[in-house]
Amino acid sequence: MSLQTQPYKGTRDFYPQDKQLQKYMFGVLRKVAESFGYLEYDAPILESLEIYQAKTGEEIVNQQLYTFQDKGGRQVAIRPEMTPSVSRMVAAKRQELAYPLRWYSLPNLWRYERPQAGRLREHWQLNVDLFGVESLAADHEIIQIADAILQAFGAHSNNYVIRINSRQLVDLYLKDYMKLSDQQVYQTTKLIDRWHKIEKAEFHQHASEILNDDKLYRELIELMESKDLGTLPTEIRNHQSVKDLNELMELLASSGVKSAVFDFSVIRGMDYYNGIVFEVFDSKPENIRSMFGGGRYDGLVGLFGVEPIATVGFGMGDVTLLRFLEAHKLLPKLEPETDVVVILIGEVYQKAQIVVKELRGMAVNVAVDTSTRKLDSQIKNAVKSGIRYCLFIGDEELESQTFKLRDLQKGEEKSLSLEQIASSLAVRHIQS
RNA sequence: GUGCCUGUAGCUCAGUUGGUUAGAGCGUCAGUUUGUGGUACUGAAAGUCGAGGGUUCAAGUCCCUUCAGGCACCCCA
Repeated sequence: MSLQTQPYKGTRDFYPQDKQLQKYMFGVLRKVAESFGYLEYDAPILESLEIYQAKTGEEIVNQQLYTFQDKGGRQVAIRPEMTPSVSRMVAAKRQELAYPLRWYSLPNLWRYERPQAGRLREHWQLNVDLFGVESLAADHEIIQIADAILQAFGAHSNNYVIRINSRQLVDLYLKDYMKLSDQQVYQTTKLIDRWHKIEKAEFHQHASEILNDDKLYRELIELMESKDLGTLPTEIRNHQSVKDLNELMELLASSGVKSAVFDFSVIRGMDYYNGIVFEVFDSKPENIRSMFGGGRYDGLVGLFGVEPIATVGFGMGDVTLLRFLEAHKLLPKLEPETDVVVILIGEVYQKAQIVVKELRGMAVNVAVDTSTRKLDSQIKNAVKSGIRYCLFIGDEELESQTFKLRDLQKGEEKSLSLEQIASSLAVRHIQS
């Protein structure tokens, strides 16, 4: 039996082309995060199992977490998300860090489940978190960053929708206003979460069964359809969470975030969210699933035995982002990092080294074709690899110190000195 | 974890109601007199038909099991 060449289930190999694309994407993410003053951090891919048990539901820990016991008998988990790790790091230095604390990271994360469109077992996720700001300025800034990222990739505001809700409002509405039982709250929450995934008739049917009250049922439907805070019942319209949402929407509008809407269907699964929550959706109807999201989770740092810290953040996965960029044709054509392939003519391998080394010294990325195959084969190979230029080096060139630089895209060939070659290729680096 | 669909050359796929030695296009490699590519022509390599078992004189084709992939559910970090 021979070994499989496939990568492990639900994972991807990054061939140079894929890796280059990832580098491009991460580059944009880093640039935007840093433009808001965020600093990059990282943490180990392994964490003790208990930091996930402390904060999440049973199912996630039992079924969707990679866990094992190490040789010292410790229960270990491969991180499924970054939030507990960063909370741990902040808690560890709670007293000495300067707030507001703006941090981001690009961790690879693992979850054990059956892969499907846009969801794999390993993915990479931009995490952006703002610690120590209780006011709405934090929620506003985080959503601004999410918006700025999509804009930085060239997306238009109508390519995506940022749906915003408040956990406090959901609680208020279901418990205080509707006066539902715990069981009803749970069922209704799950149903609301599925609003965009199921047919209206199905939603209506389930809602009327759970609520068993015609007035409440119709009000809920109206609230979800309206996407307007003004449709909230007058009894709760002056509650703080509603004021917050109104103010947030106004802040976003005045800072040029055009894609944001209030949407009562946004819940998010994790229990640790305690304030504003948001999710970003592709406006293309064939990509119905949430792309990414986040919100406020003020209680998480406090789980590590220190005074809690107000926190707002979000996570954006590379798989869903890539799907979005592909669907909207927002991926640029990337040229190989290698600038030029040297094609040797005759027995000049050794003599050419001086020239090649000099070019590299002038910041040109040079690969030498060592195959000694016929010239046309070498040229074909260079074309296939996507490299823009090839440089011919033979006895004549070494004698005259002028070399033929061939532009493989245009088919033009020029005889140039090394300095001329280096400066014409340096232009490419500046442009890119 | 549950359900549906799919596995034939590196890739995309043909392959009749089971019937000789499993095909095509693209790609790869080589050549068309070795200092110049994308075209053309010639030739070559390349498949345990996902794997294992069964039915049959005979299985790529039918049955069972299993593995892998895709999609949906569950869940969503």
